[in-house]
Amino acid sequence: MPKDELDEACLAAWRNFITAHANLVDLIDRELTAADRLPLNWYDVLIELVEAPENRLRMHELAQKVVLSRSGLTRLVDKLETAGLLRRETAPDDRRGAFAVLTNKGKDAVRKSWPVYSKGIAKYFASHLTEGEAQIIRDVFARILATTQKDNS
Amino acid sequence: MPKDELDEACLAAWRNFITAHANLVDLIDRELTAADRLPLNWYDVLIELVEAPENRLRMHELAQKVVLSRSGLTRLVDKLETAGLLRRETAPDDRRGAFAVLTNKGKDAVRKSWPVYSKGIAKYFASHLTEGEAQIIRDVFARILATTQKDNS
DNA sequence: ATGCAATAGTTGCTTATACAACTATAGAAT
DNA sequence: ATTCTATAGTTGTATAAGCAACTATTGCAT
Repeated sequence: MPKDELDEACLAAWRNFITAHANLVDLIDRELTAADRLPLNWYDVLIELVEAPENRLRMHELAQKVVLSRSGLTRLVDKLETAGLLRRETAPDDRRGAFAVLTNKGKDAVRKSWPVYSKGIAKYFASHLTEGEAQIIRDVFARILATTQKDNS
Repeated sequence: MPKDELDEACLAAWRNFITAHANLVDLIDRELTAADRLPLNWYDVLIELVEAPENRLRMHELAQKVVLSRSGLTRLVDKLETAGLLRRETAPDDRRGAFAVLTNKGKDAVRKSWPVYSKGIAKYFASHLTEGEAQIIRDVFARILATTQKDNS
């Protein structure tokens, strides 16, 4: 049963969360661009492939993971494929389907982008957190994700 | 001196934060649209005016508050003005400048949207927080904002 | 006073992303 | 087996937002 009244702390938490997010993403994406590295949304796609078994995911799984519409992902994957960072492979067991598969070039681009990215996260985000606060934020947003994630059962 | 290494908790916190944000905004914006209320970005602009002295802000202040480029804000304010939710007024003491001023219709639209919006925040966000966690999130993101906000001194 | 650099806001253009419609395939119901 | 519905991915089209360039004004420096 969701409570329906918001107290001061929750509302302020929400508003700071939203605004901080916008600032953080903007700032870090600029640093990546300035350093001639992958834009944040490209990185997000590729890191999912890095972590996926065999470095491959079906298009719809990938779309869900990076919170993009199917059409949005199609276009983004088009660009990544043109850039040689991944390739599409048809699914052997489902002739509708396609896999996005990480290439070595893609792996390399992720590796090169990570130092810039991690520095940004550290400087603008992590440096403001104690160990305990980091755990709380991790856990809170994990709970939220469990609720808001499109069901995958 | 920002530390440069990210521990597991910080990185997981970051990633959950980013993904949860995308899901939350998407979900709540849909509920607002479904209920025939203000889209989230319209609401964000208007709520700043609600809270501003005399319900008015200069365009560049407003742009900064809602984390939008100046041109982005110009376009958004165009739409809000066309919809009658705010009006532009020229600044008497700076002939380059313009104020965005909330109208009664705008005030009303905010009032009507708030129940839907707050219900969304409560259901998808606040219900997952204890009182203490809400305070921590509020404070952490306030610290981050203080760093990342474009300087306004 | 004059000129120069900075600021405010808008506009042209490009890019990112969503929705709806479409094709192809899969899987379930009979 | 046939048909019906759901799913996978792509494409046409519309909207949102950023950057760079532009105009108008301000205010500082000399």
